Amino acid sequence: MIALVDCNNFYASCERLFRPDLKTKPIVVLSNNDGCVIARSNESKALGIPMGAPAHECIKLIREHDVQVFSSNYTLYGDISSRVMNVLSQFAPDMEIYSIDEAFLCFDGVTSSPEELGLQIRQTVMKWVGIPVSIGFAPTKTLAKAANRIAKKFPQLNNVFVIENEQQREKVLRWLPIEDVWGLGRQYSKRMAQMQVFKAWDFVNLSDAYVRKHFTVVGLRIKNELEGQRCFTFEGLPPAKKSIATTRSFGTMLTSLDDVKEAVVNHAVSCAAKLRRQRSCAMQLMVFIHTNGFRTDLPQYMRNKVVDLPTPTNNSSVLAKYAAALLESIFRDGYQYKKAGVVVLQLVPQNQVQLNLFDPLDIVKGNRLFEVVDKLNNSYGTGTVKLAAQGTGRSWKLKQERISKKYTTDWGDLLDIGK
DNA sequence: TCTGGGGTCCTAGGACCC
DNA sequence: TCTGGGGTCCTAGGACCC
Repeated sequence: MIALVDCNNFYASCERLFRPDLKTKPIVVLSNNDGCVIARSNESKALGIPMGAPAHECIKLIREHDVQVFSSNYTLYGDISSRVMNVLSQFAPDMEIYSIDEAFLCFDGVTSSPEELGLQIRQTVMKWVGIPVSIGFAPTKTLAKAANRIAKKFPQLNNVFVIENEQQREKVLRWLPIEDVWGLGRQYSKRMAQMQVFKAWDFVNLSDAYVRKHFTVVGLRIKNELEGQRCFTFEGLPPAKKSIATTRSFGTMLTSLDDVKEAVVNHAVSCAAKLRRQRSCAMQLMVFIHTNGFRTDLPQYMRNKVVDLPTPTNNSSVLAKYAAALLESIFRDGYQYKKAGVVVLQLVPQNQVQLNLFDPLDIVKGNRLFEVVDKLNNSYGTGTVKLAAQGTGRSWKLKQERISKKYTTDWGDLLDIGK
């Protein structure tokens, strides 16, 4: 058996954790720059606020129903997530953290009743962390996803649902809309509809060859998983990332090279820190910039460029230097830029880097320097120690007008229960 | 006025080689 | 009227996920 544990309305639940006064109030959490709705409490869903909707389109509903609005606070969500995962890890011999709010647990060979196990997990996470979760049990990941959806959907199930036998599997597939199958998105669902495939059950009744032809091996694997045959393996340890990116929209549109460069240098420094955290070095670096695609009234420009690095590196100054140079080569005056990003590619483990004899930088010295930088920034907050070129962020910083406190990761923001 | 960010995998097609 | 064939590697683009 595989279980998929998924936190209910995770970001909204995190915001509620330290604001018990909001327990039954509608909550929404916005994306970076306070742009789109990316999480909703059940009350907000009931009001009809759509997922992904631009915030400015929801202003009326928000005002009318006194919806509580939060900027996203990833420091808080990341910390709550690791607490949830920590509790989950105590229940199963093997766990795969799938996303910030989801984990697969492997119960192969475990004989306890899944229903009881599920309820116990749910109660423990609620008691120890305070986050509500839903749990679906099934023989494959894709079916566990489906079971999880049912656990969430029908309140009488207490957020736990198990697919154990053929009859249950058939019943679930006959109910499950095709667009809700894990791995089948909008485009595929549209094509399915043209083929008169509306439920997961219709899909599994197509022939393997037909599915392979129209939906590639990706579709075929999903079909086999729905039939109870495992195609997606269980990843106990997360595989090292193959690329790492830091990309942001600016709070306001930027026109000067200096302002954009400051942002790009900061993104490069952030990529370098992420590389060091995973103990990798990058062999390539890419920078991209673009104007605001929604503003069709303004001239548009988008460009990206990749550079091969002479020696694989995770050194902040080196990556910042290359990023700045790439930016200069693609930047054009006369446009209003909305977004910039840095991506590091072709990652290799740090301890396998072949030193290039002709590289002038003293690599060992650089490594020690940034070990210290990471330690300081981890203890005292990102940005405590910076390169001069990182600047002040005055021009390009995110808009975050409704950010909550770092309740669990900053001494200054600890909840005061003394009064 | 306002529209997120960070990833993975697969395929088709072109370049290149023998 | 004719213009090989097969293999590998790389990249861009499209699909998906949360």
